[in-house]
Amino acid sequence: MSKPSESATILDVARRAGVSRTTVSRVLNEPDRVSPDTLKRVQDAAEALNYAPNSFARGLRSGRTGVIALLVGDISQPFHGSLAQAVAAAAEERGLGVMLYDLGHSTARLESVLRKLPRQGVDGLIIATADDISTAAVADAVADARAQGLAVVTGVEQFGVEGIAFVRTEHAEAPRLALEKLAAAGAQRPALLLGDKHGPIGRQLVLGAGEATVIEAGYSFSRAADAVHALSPEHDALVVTTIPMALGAMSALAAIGRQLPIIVCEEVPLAAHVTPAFSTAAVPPEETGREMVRLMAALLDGTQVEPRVLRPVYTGRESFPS
Amino acid sequence: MSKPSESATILDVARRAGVSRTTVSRVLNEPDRVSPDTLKRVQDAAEALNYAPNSFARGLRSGRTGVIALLVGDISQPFHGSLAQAVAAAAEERGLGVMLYDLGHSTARLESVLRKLPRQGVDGLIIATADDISTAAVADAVADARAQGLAVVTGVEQFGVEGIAFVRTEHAEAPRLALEKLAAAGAQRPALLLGDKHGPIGRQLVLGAGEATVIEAGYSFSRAADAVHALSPEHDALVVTTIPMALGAMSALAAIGRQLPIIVCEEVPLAAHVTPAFSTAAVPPEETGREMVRLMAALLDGTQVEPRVLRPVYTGRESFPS
DNA sequence: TTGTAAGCGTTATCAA
DNA sequence: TTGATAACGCTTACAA
Repeated sequence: MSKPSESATILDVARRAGVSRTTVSRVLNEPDRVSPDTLKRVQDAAEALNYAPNSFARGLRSGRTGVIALLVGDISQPFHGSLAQAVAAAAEERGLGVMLYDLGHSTARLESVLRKLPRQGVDGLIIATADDISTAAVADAVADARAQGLAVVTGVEQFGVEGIAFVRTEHAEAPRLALEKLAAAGAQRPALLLGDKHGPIGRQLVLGAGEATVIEAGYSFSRAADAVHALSPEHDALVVTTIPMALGAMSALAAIGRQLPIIVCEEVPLAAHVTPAFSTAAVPPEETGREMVRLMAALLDGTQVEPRVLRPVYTGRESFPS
Repeated sequence: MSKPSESATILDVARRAGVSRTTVSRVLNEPDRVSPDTLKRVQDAAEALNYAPNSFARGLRSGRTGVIALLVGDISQPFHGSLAQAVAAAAEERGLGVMLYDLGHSTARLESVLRKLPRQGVDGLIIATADDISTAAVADAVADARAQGLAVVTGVEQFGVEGIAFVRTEHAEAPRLALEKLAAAGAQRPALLLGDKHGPIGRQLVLGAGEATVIEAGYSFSRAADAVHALSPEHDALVVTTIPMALGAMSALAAIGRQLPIIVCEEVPLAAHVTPAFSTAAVPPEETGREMVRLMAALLDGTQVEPRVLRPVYTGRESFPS
């Protein structure tokens, strides 16, 4: 409709409403401190001019940008996509923008991103990769980012660094839940197929393994497929960490004409879409994403948040119809 | 290592190098116009102070941010994830940051994002959804964004709006290629399962349908599954637009104990990971993403680019072993 | 080749 | 409850 080719500034609004810039600024930032009368006049003027504050000027003055960085292991993978979606949605609810950084699972790249982030104009960063990233170089880069005033949130407890928030998830509960279901259905020798045993998540998953055989397979489709080829024949059920790994396992099993009950520790739309659909024992990415943003928001405005613990839930589907 | 808790400003550098701010600024922006001697002195000072220009101040002054917005239909879907990955990588190569906006396939949301984007501090935006978005309201919002100086790139020709760049893809070639392969292998009655017939891409796909029966199914897993249930029994092969749709089709077929050769018009890692792996006839998302950024970069620095046309390629896998 | 000085649009401090 | 005014850190005429 109306289209001012050049965008209106706070001064334009002030003039139109017959007040000072200060008042306009107040209407935007602390509406309570302004009389209802002027409030309305200013709001009308702003609306009429289609005014929106210039984010640079605001950032320059306040040191805050309303933008956070999301560092993700590999956005082409279903889980990370769902997570990014959740983060973006939750961030938007709080008026935060999200800058996307894909790490391609590389620690070196993570470090270089961390190094330049403080100058990119973001208020904070979310490190959403599950990879084991606790190298000295990365820890140092994170500490630096913190020192430069950036808020840091991770998806899992990662560094010894003070002052970074992380999502608390009962990861061990996922395999435990899955194995329980399998046992109840009569499985005798379940195997737990892990990406890694020693990463921040892997360590926790091992705790939920119980009697099950633990196999470390790497996080990729093909590594998981290889691991399944080497699986001894007496195993009669599988719990697998990620969807790509589970697909690799399925594919390897199909190749040798075998079929096993499978439960996956990752809940994404895709899980329900493959054939057979995967049963899952997992925390939905929406929850994790939402929690990350909640922690970030708290860090940003110095609020206290009570710790919240995320628990995996079981969803039964065809791959293991319990 | 070194960590100045507060970051150094241009003035700090100037003082340390014994020059004026102007000179420091010049060293950064037009190094040629400064004597080799001062150049070095300033650079040393900048290095010593670990100086990096404040992006707000710079943006406020110059109006440019080095950040582009990526608007994507649904980042939780494999194709969009791969595309985002490609865009992020290509953007980074050119020193551009990427802000992520997930549209959830909603036109209303697209419009609201477009409306506020001009004030979010981005230089341009890439609209990467394949949905039909040519409503009057959206077109108006896009025109507005253009008028406010934003560069606009779309994944497919979308609006009548002047001055927006778009990726040229021979979409019709994908079904054509697929149907050709199927015919060569003896398929008599192939069906082409489309998300929509009248959207910007759907229209093109129809052109490549040839003799095949065209079925409009909607873009989701379940809609595609429904469509397949209604498929008449004489059809003996399927060409499907997207992976989620193909999974829906597979699932519906499996449910009635049928199996058909399938070729999908979307090439993502997942295609190779499902069982049976999908043969595809498609332009890899990396190419599309790269091209989008190429167009964006050209728009941003006013360069001319020769139009480049993307062509689908065929990749044979288990779902149709040709 | 270098420096002076005037903004860019906003918010924060003070005073009215 | 409001307003004048001074920053924030940088770029860019215009001068020297």
